[in-house]
Amino acid sequence: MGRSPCCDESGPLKKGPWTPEEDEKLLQFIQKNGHGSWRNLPRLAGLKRCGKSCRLRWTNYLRPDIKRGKFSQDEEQTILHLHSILGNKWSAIATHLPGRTDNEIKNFWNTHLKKRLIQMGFDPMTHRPRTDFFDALPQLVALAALRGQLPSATPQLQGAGAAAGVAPFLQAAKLQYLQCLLQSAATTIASVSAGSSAAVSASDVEAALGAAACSPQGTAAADAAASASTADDHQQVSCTFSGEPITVSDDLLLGSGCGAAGDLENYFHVDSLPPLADLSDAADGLCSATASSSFGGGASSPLPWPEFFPDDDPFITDFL
DNA sequence: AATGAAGGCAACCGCAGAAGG
DNA sequence: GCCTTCTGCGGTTGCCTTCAT
Repeated sequence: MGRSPCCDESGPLKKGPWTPEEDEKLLQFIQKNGHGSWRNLPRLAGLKRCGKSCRLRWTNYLRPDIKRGKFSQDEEQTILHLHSILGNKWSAIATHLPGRTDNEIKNFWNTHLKKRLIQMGFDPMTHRPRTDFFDALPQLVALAALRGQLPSATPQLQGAGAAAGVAPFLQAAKLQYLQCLLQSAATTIASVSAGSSAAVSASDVEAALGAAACSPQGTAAADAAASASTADDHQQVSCTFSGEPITVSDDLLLGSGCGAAGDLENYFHVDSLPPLADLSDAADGLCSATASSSFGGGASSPLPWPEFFPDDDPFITDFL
């Protein structure tokens, strides 16, 4: 099955970084003539590059509508959300982010978002809690215990908080949080193995994406489509803090476009932790937390992680 | 100040599918 | 229907910059 290489033209072709002169040539040629056939373009434009290289340079760098610079929070959320639905379909994701290229999004994902999800214990491909989370559990627990015992471990607690004896509260909260994650992971595994994931048709996803692309959050319509498969699964996420259950209904989980994550985040935020009735039990650490959530039904279910784990959330950063 | 490690990004490579003869 | 060519996509690599020691 021979397919001739695209760059078999006579003479040595240049590789590597583009010079400003080459950029100028390419830009001027395309502005004047359009790109037409990429294969012939280098010759016509007087460039010693292969057509593929020219196309890449144009689409990823020279195109006038390219938006450069840091990704905004909205863009970040959109990427995470679309990735949870589409996977590594960078070009498809890019179509919903005007001015961003697939390459740029891919790089951003690989260098930032993917790492962040992994750090948080989530599988970047499925956006679910990682099943190998259990492997890391002993280390996490040991770390949490160690940090709880070190007076200097959490600088932000050394002010008013530490003096007031808040550390044990946090310690207990962290362990309970860990427990909730474990529970949800276990439930997820169970629901997957039970074959509960329902298929969301491609057309549903596309329809949802079409609508989602226009909203700044970019989530509501896609949430609706993705969660449609789980509409019948009335779930509750509940965590017990020293015997007092906190329940989040599916109205919160599915209804707002913000979803469970954001609401849970509120529950677990340091400032809004529910009262811990018995702190002496904190050392035992063993919350009677019960959590159940399928985190959406199918593999295509979106999860708004950024709202769940904001970068600057002191609880999360401290926990990690 | 020097050096090595890590991060970030641009560019390349190879494959798959569409288009055309 | 088959073959070739071209384009687009996703994965990967390699270089440059920044950070840590």
